[in-house]
Amino acid sequence: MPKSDIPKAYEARQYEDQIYAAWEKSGFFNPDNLSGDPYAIMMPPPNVTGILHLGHALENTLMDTMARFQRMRGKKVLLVPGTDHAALPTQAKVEKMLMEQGIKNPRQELGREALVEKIRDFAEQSKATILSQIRKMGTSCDWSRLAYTFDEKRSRAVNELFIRLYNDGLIYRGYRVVNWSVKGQSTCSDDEVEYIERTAKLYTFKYAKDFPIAISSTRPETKLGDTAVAVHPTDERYQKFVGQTFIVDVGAAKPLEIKIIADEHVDPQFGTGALGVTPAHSPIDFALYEKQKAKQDPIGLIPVIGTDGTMTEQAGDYAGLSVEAAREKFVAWLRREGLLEKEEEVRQEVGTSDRYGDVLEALPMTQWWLDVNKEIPGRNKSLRDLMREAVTTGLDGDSTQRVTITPDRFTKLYLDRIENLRDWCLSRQVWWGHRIPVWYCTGGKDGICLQDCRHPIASVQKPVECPACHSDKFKQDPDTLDTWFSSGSWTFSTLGWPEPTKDLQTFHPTDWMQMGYEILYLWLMRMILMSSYALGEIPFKEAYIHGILRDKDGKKFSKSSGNGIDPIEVIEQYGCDALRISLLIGISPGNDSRYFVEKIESGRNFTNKLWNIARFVIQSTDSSVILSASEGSRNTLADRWIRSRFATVIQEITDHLEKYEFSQAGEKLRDFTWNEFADWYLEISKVEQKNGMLLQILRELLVLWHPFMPFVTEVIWKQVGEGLLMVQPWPIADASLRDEQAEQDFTLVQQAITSIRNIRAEYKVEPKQLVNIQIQTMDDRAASVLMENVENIKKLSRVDAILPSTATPHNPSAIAVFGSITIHVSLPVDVASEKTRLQKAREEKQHYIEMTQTKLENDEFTSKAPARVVKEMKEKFAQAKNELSGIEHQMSVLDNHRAS
RNA sequence: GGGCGCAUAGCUCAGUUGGUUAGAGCGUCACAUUGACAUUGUGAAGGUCAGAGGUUCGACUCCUCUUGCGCCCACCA
Repeated sequence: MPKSDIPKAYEARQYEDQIYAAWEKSGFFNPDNLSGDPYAIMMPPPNVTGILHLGHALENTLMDTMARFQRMRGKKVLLVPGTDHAALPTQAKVEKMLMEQGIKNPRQELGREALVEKIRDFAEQSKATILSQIRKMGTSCDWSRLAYTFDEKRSRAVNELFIRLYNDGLIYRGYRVVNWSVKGQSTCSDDEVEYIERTAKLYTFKYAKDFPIAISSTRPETKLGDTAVAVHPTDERYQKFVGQTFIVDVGAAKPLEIKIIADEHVDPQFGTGALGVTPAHSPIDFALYEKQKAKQDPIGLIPVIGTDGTMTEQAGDYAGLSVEAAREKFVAWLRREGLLEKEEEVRQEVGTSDRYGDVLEALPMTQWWLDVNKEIPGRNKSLRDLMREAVTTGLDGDSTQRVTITPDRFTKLYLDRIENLRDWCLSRQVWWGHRIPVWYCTGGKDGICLQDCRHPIASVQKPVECPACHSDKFKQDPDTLDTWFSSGSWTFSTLGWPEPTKDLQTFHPTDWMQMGYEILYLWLMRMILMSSYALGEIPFKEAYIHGILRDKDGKKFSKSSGNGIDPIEVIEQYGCDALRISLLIGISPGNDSRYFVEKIESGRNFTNKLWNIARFVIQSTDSSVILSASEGSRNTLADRWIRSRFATVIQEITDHLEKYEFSQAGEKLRDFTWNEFADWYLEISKVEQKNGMLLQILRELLVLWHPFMPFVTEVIWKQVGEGLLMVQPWPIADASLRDEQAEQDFTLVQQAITSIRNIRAEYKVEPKQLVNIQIQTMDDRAASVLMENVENIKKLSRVDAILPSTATPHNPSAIAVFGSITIHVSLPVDVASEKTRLQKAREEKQHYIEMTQTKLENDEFTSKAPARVVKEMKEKFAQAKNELSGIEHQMSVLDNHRAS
């Protein structure tokens, strides 16, 4: 593009797709084409339940920024893209859609195969959308390694992992109370329960007139399945009943046998101090049931609610009723019988299904579980132990196998959770997902093994024969796996595990993982668990936890609030770079951030600023000079200053990025680019006629900006560099360019210019009108610095002439005082208002001087504070005194003038 | 019931081991529009750092308490 043809405004839309295509074509997204130390980031696979939202845009930006930074630093960077089949969530989503289309019960009406087919179609469609969105976001990921949690390779890993865990005895089938979604007809794990607060009625009643103890419940209908009443062992009111069994008839199929038991966990202060125990429909009560069993003092277990949410046959008079109807009927009966003692409103937390939304029922069922407490054969520790070690000592005490979590407070949350970790319910009754690789022998009558072996065989393929009865008839477990089971293996399944691949050897443990805190328990813990178990390695060295992106009012983005924003639309309108920079600036690790258009506009404006900086540099630079740029023809103060500042900035940006301080890195870089390079150095270059230096800084600036704003920088690079910017080396801060003196001197020049502009503005001097100034100072160095920069000062503050400092101004002038310097601006000043202005300035100075003086006179301060601090304070004190005397001197001049 | 986070300019947020006359972006006000950029430039106004104590020579920063908002966890049925 000829220089003169560079458009005035950067139109992102015109370049982004072609730039992305060029990157892809270059092959540099694939680490096989790079050299250096390996650096791997596995992109959290988005669920194929829909399209990406702004939160994903934030994640992509974080990862891509880090990937590009590391690639430019010479790392062999692997960024793996992928998607998650999201078993239950996706099925829930598709079922909902089908129901909206009029298919009342998709599972019944379509059957397993056809429904799975529908879900697959939907999943493929959203997968395609998601992948194109990831491209639009500029993500420099390796498409040749694209993965899907439900593809062949990942299925292989899932099965292998399951079978290993099963054969190690860590996965087992167990009967216990689970969370059951009636709507979803499936279990879910404790981590997928969402608690909501609501009001409920708490009923206090007795089972029968002659029953000695009253109990309370918000779910009286479940009491049809009660088998015990628990009281505190020391509760004098009830001690005498402990051990007795009462027979009561509450309308259940059979009269209930209620045993009075003692348990420490019962709170004597709450309600009546007695707890009606319903082992089948409360996890707590089920625990009591197990405990009693262990104590050889068993109590019964009567399921009165079925999987369809209605009362079972065991509920007798209530069989077939919904729980709500049963409750009503039961309460009416209590009332009629005069058994109801109290009825009160209470606030309570109920668990709901995070995907189906219905209130979960507690039902006793046989499900597959992962045992986190059992010792792993041959390893002398449990999965829980591994999970703990991974974030504390490192696995087996190996500190190189330790996960660092940023910010650190999440480490504590993680550890607290580990201490309370319970077995993980793995099986789901939905059809979309990895089928549990377990087979049951059906050789005998009624599909039961002839020998009644009850030992299912874990295998991907149908087993050849049953070891017990030698039958070859099997059926596979109908259930599927919790979707997090496959996501848990993501960091190594993506690298080819269980094959001993080169990728696995090269890139695992991966280097960096980012995720929102909302999936800390669901995902981070499972990845650590799986990886530690399967590979004996942590999944990643560093985990960066980010907050949730909210809307401008701080509300979560959600479909129900209707506040969703399509990142692709934002990109179309403002450009990907604008979106990226606005998402990064203003965030801090672990904390939520807000999104609003003004931020995007500000990002877009900056993109355009960078574009115009480049436009100016390109237009004002002879391209032939580019290559010999480094030899400075002249080395003015401005040159030394900008190089010194730039050396500092390069170091700061690098440090910030290494510490994942994206926001601070971006802000500092923007400040330098805009407020120092553009506002000062570029302006001075118009006076001093720069060329090489401008280009040199611009080129390095583009490198620094590239991880944040990959597109615009790459477009500009075409004009000023060779090859692709994305693989240019990251600049190394040259400490020898640091020049404290130049920075101090340049500050004087800036102050001179700024204070003249300030006076011009206050006195409303027309911008076109030039003024004369006079500079007075006793400091020879300052004087010579300013004189060296006379032309810059004249041009940037629109000064016509600088008068000799010895001359006495004939007329009162407006003055600016800084350090040892007083600048007089010749203006027809109004003596009174100038005096007011000076008085205000004087007061401020006096106040500061007083404050400083107090400190300096305090022996404790001078003796205890570090010498550096004291020295700085003294310098500032001296300077303030200087400035004050300048102001006072001028005030007296004004007084004299008025007098004369 | 336990735990965590947040509270700094009108708005959104920085502030890195305690030492600045507390910063930025947006917004506001004034002025500027033929040469990089109005998606701009120049200048200005705007904060007793939620409140109260404490530690310290020195606190936005550390400790305690209080208030308000948000989040997570928990077997008060």
